[in-house]
Amino acid sequence: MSEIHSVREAFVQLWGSMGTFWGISPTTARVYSWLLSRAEPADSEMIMEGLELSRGAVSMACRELREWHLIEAEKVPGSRRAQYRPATDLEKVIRNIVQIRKRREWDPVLEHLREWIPRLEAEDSPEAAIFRQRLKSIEALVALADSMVETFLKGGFLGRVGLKMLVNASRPEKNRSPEMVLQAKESP
Amino acid sequence: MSEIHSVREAFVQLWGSMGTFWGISPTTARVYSWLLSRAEPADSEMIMEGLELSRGAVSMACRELREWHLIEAEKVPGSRRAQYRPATDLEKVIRNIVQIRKRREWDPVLEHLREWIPRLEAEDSPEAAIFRQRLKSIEALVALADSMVETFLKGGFLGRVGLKMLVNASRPEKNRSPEMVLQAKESP
DNA sequence: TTGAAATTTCAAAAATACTTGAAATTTCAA
DNA sequence: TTGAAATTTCAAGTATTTTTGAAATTTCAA
Repeated sequence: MSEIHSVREAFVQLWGSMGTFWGISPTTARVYSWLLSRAEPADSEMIMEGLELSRGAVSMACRELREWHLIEAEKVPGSRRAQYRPATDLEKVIRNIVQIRKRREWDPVLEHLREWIPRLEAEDSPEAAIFRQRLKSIEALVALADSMVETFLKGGFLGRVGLKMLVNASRPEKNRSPEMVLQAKESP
Repeated sequence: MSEIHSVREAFVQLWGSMGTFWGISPTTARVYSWLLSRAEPADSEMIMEGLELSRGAVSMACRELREWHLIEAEKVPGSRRAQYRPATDLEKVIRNIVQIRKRREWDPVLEHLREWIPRLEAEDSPEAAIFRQRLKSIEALVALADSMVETFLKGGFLGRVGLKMLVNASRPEKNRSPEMVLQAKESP
């Protein structure tokens, strides 16, 4: 088997198993990585064959990927098949995922914490006092993380802080220059 | 039901449902949050009763929590029951989780990427070139994230960068001072 | 318009992850 | 040492999540 096929296979498999980390189902993650591994966009028929998935599974995966803005569906004139093109600006990809997960998972946590703390103020047992103090610690930390994520989402944290940090703090290979890092970023 | 009990119940339930986010099973997360909600450490009997779990489930959960350094088992002289005390320094807790997950989940990704890229260099099709370039983008981004996480793990990123950021960039409540945020951090 | 192609839906099946509980092992007070 | 208490283990059971596939719906070239 040619290198490209075996690397693709390994890449798809790895990405699939990391789906949990991103809060994305394995199949959905595999579809995205498979698209990323190809030069041209693909239609659902090709995805089905390439990954041995059912028609419905591909439809579900593509819908989820569109919701996350990780792919876009393109209409080709003269045909009625949609072509799916993966987003390749990875910083944007990460920003999309972080934004959606923050809204879905973290914003409610902060709301809960802010509701619970005053309720524990009513009770004056030592038990309640300690619990309340711990909830306050959590609230402070979550609020802090929240504002950091917000900053990241608004202003391109990776772009502004990250490169400098990378250059100054860690050089995985001796002769790697900042240019080499930039060069690796695919233009959209 | 008194406020402390209903808040505890809600807190335990919320934490349990967020276990996935941290890569921790629901029951394990519930045990930790239950311990956090109490002033005193508890033994496994008490955890069983408090959360209606089986003996085995509590044992598994406590083992996992100890591996993550989220609780420590204390031996009480004159008894042979272990008392489990939750770690309350939340920044340390987060650092533990991040460190373990990085090592388990992300370090292998970086290794794979660095193995795959040269293999695609052998092939000179346009397809392979594009795929290789995308893998390089990913590698650059993962390496960057990696070094940022490393910085966070080494030097107390939250402490050094976070507070400034919080104060300057976001004030959830008008009359909240930096002191109030600091005050909320429980001393160990 | 028409109708075949394409896509979506969703109940049921499969796969995965979690929890249990009884038995095996370990611990330590007596 | 002894043995009852405490803990751990792990195969089996339960619950949850993910995937399928056939039917319903939508789309659009002709």
